[in-house]
Amino acid sequence: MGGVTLKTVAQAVGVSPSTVSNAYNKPDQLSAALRERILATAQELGYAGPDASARALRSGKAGAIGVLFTDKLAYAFSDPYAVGFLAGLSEVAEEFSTSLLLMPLSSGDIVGGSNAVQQAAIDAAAIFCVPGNHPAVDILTARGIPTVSTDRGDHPDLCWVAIDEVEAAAKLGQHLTRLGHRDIVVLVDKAEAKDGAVELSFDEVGCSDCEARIQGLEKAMPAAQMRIVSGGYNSFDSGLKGAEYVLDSQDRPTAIVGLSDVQALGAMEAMKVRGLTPGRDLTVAGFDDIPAAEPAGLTTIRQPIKDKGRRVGRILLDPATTERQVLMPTELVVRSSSGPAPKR
Amino acid sequence: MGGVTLKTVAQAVGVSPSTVSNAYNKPDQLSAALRERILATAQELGYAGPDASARALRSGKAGAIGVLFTDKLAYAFSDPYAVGFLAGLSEVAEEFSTSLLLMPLSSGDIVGGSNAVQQAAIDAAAIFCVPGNHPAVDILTARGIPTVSTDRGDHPDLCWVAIDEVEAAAKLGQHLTRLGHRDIVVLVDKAEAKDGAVELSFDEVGCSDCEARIQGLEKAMPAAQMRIVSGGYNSFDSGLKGAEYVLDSQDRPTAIVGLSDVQALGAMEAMKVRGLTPGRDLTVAGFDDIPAAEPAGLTTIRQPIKDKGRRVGRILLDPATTERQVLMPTELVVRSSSGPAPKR
DNA sequence: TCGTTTTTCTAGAACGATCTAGAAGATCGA
DNA sequence: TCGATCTTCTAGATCGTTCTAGAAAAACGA
Repeated sequence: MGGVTLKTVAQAVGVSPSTVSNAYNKPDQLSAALRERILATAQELGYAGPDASARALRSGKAGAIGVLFTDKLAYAFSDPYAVGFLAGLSEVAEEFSTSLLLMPLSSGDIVGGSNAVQQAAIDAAAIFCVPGNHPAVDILTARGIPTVSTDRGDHPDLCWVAIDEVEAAAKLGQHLTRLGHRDIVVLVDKAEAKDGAVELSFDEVGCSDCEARIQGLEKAMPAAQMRIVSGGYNSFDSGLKGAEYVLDSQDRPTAIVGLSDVQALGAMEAMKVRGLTPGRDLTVAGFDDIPAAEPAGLTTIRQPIKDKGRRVGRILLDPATTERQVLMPTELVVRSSSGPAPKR
Repeated sequence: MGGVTLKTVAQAVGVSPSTVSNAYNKPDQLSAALRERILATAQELGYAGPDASARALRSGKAGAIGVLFTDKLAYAFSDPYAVGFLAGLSEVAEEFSTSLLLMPLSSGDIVGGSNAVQQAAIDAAAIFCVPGNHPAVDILTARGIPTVSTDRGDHPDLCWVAIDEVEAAAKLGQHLTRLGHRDIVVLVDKAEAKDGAVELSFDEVGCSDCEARIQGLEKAMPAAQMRIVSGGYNSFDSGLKGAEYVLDSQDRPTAIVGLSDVQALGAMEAMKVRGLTPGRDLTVAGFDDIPAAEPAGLTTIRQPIKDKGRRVGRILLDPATTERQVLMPTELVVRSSSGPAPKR
């Protein structure tokens, strides 16, 4: 019962393997009666339908699209923003009954067989918050797999669904400038910071999105002094740790900007513990406008993340979609966590 | 440049295909110098490494585990509980640099080639909140794919990581009984309820988990009158809709139990809109203890969801793990949303 | 009735790798 | 120096399908 294949079934029924294959894939290529008989015999023999790998090999269609989902898969799930993207993407995938293959960016050997991106049987791939110069992306392009990224690439052939990061950050920067802030700290995510937090130079940031946002802030706050701090991978905890470091240091800024809402919420928590009120004692702002931002009163830049996922899915799966590069709108959402900078 | 295969590279270097294969998969089977030369030529020719499908077919290893993730993928991502499971699972998957294949349960034709579960190239599968009698599960077992479910199956051979649903629900039931509640409504998720809400009989519930929980409640509240209401697929909105239906009906219960926290939170929202205070005017309770439950003051049954995901991952991927059936602990967490039943 | 189209089915070659068994050459101990 | 062992590489079968072309039979039109 282990080795029941198309051939076995074909022999049992007394037809050719091609016909059995057609019974599954092209019902109109054979008489209904025969198809019925084949399916019945298959069931009897315990044949579970054409083998997935063999089919994928021969037909060239895997029936799945890959997702490169942030540095660390496990962390990605802790950010509702990332999950929102996946929700939108899965909506379209579901529509086309296509599976979603989440691939870990194993830092393991790139060339060896153990690499998940290498092993992945996929027809196309979505790249979420992974820089275009990441080795995993290289593998995908080398394999000739079509990709759609959430980062704008410079190359005109690249497909992406993104926001204007610089412009978005500038909106927030203008808001902060208007409130009189001239001394701010930007919370970024970074793999290295293990415990405690690290202060980074702009060149150490690494992630192009983050860089663009910082540039946008700088553009809109030319007179401000800006420090960059990281508490680790993007998460509530890293935001908390980064903010702790900042709040307990000698010179506190007047505003903390988390480059994601989860980090900003972590920063708010750090303030709460220290008896500080966001928007009065210190301004906090984030990016994304995740559901938890509203009840927390977090000022943030809203971006339509679920739609982003949907659009990426459409480009990847819907033949009717012809657009290759989509810019999504952003919006500054002002809530209670931002207020005027205290006079010195 | 389209058709560069192992063979092409082999010919270019002047070695056999087997050797090129070994260069990628078994580096110790050939001299370092030759391997270097092969890899270099491969790069030159634009060969991106062994084809995933072909490798999967021949070796019998797909390098991915499937995930059957709730009825509707897109809805699953809106429930932090489900996402928490995925986070735990992905943690282990990452460790073994194995991909996660999320398969939509297309209601489409089961036997045809368009079925995602049929097409899936996977070595094993996790089944999250999908009943054991679902056709998709049948396909997996027919294909001979090892599975681990989050539902306890009756059969002794089945693998699962679950909680004692009956006992868990009974804990909540006891709490409600002690508070004097004798008239409750249970909010369940159900595909059918499109708009508005539906009242169901026990037999119409369909999901074994839900059934077990209702039984647990009934066991601990023998004197209570219990109605079952659904507002659609599991979500905040369906909880909201279900609660609206209940609150606007003639005979309000004294307590509403959501079989998930998201539904319970939806119910709290419905109360808020109507100026009702949870725990005073009406008791609300949930299941899961998602992060949002605490700030909302929701009484609930906590279960270690991330750990559940990790355990499932271990059973699927870690050869060192021998356990097949794991029962996880649950805990009643009492918060402000539950209070004594008002005297009549 | 006879050629033409349509339906239904088949033979045999791919698809692109990995596996098994074994050959050729290098290394080694005595 | 010779058999034994190790290293390095290869030939050829095989994984389980689907594809391309085309044959045989049935249906059709005039």
